[in-house]
Amino acid sequence: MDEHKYDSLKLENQVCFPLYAAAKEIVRRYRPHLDELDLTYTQYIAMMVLWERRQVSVKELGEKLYLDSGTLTPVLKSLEVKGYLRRHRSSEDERVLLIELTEEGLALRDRALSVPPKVACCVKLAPDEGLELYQLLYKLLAGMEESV
Amino acid sequence: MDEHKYDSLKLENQVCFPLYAAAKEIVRRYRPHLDELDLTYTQYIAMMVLWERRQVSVKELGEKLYLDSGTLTPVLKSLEVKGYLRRHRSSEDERVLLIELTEEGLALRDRALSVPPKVACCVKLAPDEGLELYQLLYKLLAGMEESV
DNA sequence: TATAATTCAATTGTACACAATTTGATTTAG
DNA sequence: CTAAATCAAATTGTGTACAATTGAATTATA
Repeated sequence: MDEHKYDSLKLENQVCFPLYAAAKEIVRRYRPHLDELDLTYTQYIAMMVLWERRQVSVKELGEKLYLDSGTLTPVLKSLEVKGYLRRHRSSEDERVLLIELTEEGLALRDRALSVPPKVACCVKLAPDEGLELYQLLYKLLAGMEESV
Repeated sequence: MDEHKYDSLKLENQVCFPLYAAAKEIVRRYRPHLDELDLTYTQYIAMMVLWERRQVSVKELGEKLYLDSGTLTPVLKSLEVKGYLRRHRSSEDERVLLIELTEEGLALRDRALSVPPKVACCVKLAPDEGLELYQLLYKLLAGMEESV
């Protein structure tokens, strides 16, 4: 009858699959470089937020990183053990846990500067392609936000 | 001195981060629909390969899905328990584990037909943007392949 | 042809990722 | 002013992901 009936279920016709695969592969490229800083990728992006904000609540951090407390709690505890941040309840609202960058955490920023160029060189896209990809990904994210 | 020194460490200047976030968010959009089929996303993409191939080795499956045996072994055992596939050693080479689609696994394909349209409608990209994203992602993947 | 090197899948250990639930604090309603 | 609702983080349980190791099978090589 119709040999195209199942085309929508072919791996090669999915947008989600290359997204899923590319995300995993690029995170894997980070790993050896982050290992030198004793950071995982999740810890690294959490530190990125702190390097820009100095202090954030778990809730704000979760919104920025698209992660919930179930993921963040152990990640942040681990970063606290390494000495890169402090966790303390807000005095204004005891429900809120504030995450604060330490001096060691700030110092780590300089060492982390070597990471982006090392990963960038295995991303074999032209500058305009990289920008286009960046914009499409944020458009995709924004489009999913609105549909709750 | 130079307030742009750390720009490369800003979350908003990463390509990897929206990739990582968008992949997680879109997989999350699959979840409620896949729940109805009692499949996880990883199980779903494994089934996709079987629906096209009927039989594959764990190695071939891993190459297609960018997953290793440490991930696939439990996923495939779970799909075997559900009755969607059979696992047996190749008689030609006992090291190779062949994965074979069952009748139940094939029947699942019809029920899975409802999934792609449900996810597609939360991807708010124009057709040409979706295609552009698709092509850029595969280009990114191909570029990472060659640098081992 | 005996053994060394390689290959494939499974296992182990660590670290997410997230839904669902719990705990404790705060806000809102009646 | 208290009971109910809401909120934030932690906890629990399940399922990936992946590096490293193991063990069995195959291939290459001296």
